[in-house]
Amino acid sequence: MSESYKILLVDDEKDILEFLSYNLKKESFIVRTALNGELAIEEAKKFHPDLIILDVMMPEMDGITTCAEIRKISDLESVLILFLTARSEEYSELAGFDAGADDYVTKPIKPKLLISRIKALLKRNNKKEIESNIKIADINIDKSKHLLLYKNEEVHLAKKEFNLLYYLMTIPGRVFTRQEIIAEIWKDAFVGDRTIDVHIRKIREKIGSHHIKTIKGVGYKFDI
Amino acid sequence: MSESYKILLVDDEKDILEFLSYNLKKESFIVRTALNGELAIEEAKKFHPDLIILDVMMPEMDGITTCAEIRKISDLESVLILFLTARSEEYSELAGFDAGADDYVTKPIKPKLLISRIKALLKRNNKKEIESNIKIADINIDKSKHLLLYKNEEVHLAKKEFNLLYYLMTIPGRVFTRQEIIAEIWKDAFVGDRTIDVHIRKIREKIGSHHIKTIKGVGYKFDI
DNA sequence: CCCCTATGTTAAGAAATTGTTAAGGGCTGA
DNA sequence: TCAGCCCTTAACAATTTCTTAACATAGGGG
Repeated sequence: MSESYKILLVDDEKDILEFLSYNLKKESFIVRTALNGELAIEEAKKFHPDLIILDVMMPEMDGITTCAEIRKISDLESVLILFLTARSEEYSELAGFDAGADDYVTKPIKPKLLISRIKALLKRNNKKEIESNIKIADINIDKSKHLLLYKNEEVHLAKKEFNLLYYLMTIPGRVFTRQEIIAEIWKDAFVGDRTIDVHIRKIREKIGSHHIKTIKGVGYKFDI
Repeated sequence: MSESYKILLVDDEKDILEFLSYNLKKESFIVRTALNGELAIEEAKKFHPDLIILDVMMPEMDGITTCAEIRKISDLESVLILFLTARSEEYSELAGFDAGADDYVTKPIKPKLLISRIKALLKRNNKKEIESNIKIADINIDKSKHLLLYKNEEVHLAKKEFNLLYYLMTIPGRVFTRQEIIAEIWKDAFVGDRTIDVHIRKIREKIGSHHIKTIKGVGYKFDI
């Protein structure tokens, strides 16, 4: 693991922050800390961490709420999130996965164990990114670089357009309903479904209209 | 969305196998079991599970060795693997992640927690779709792609036509009354039942009229 | 064979859905 | 601050789909 990954630690207890921070830095991670959920969100926006470690039990905004908020932020929707919680809180874990957690470690924390879990998470995520390139016919898409090649020429797509095209291409031929598309691209934001049409229009303008087919009354699909 | 994921359970204790098997089947997973590592590998080759749950502590071949062996098999290199281990075995967990485990749950096992973890794993990994395809004679229908192949040629059906044909094909040979058809396709909308005839006409225009038979005074049926 | 009813067929207009364009607000970087 | 891009929405156009009505045809029972 030669790259230095960035980790944001969030806990309301300074002692724990220092203890974990020390142990993580020893493993050559780049660490920043936050004392509550709101500060964590602000910090995350600037810091762009690879992983956020969240204590579930915090005053004001708890870890689960914080996690859900983070998932709504467009740059942070795919950041890794790991929860810390007391052993007894089974309920929290269930809710945590729903809120979009990637892993979960119980207190009291054993540093070796935590670091093992962190490395496993980062490793798993790396693999995902490598696999997140899609190449179909004359379209070549590299998600990690946010790059689209059409007939071997670089074409610029705005973020929403890019995510939408990428989503359709994850399963070529399958029809995605507007509901599914909004759930995936806009998460739980409220947006009129005609907005999708406009984005589709713009994508077609850039890569031609033969790939993206409209199934009237159903949705859109990517076809070869 | 009736997911039927396949899970292979591996443990040397029959009690645990039965206990977990019961709980997983209740969640509508398809479960098979194996009593040791060697049997697990054999079973995995045939069964092609989506997830393997491995006990770390087993006589002869332990979970970690089994996991490493499984990862070497070409069809199984990307199967999900989850370890079960006693709380004290921190060492095992570290070695487990190295051997290619995807997650880790400590004994004693809480079924709700385990299932939550399993679902999180499958969700994270999930890109393949459960397809509801029907293939009869020269008709080939793929609902998730909203695609109809007639004699291996793509034929376009409008939404109502598609749903109607799909409905008739769910039980070939059975007669569906107009009432049933309206209830299924139009839900609670008010529509004259002559409308069905027109849609049937259009379907016959596209796939020929020999498949869809009229039972005078009763309804329509799809026949081979 | 005739009558009656159910279904086949066609075309037209209504309804629904999507395509297209442009305007305006928000955000970002020079 | 301002220019420029991104996103969303609204308005109108274009297209497809759906429904209905009207007439044609078939088929069973008397």
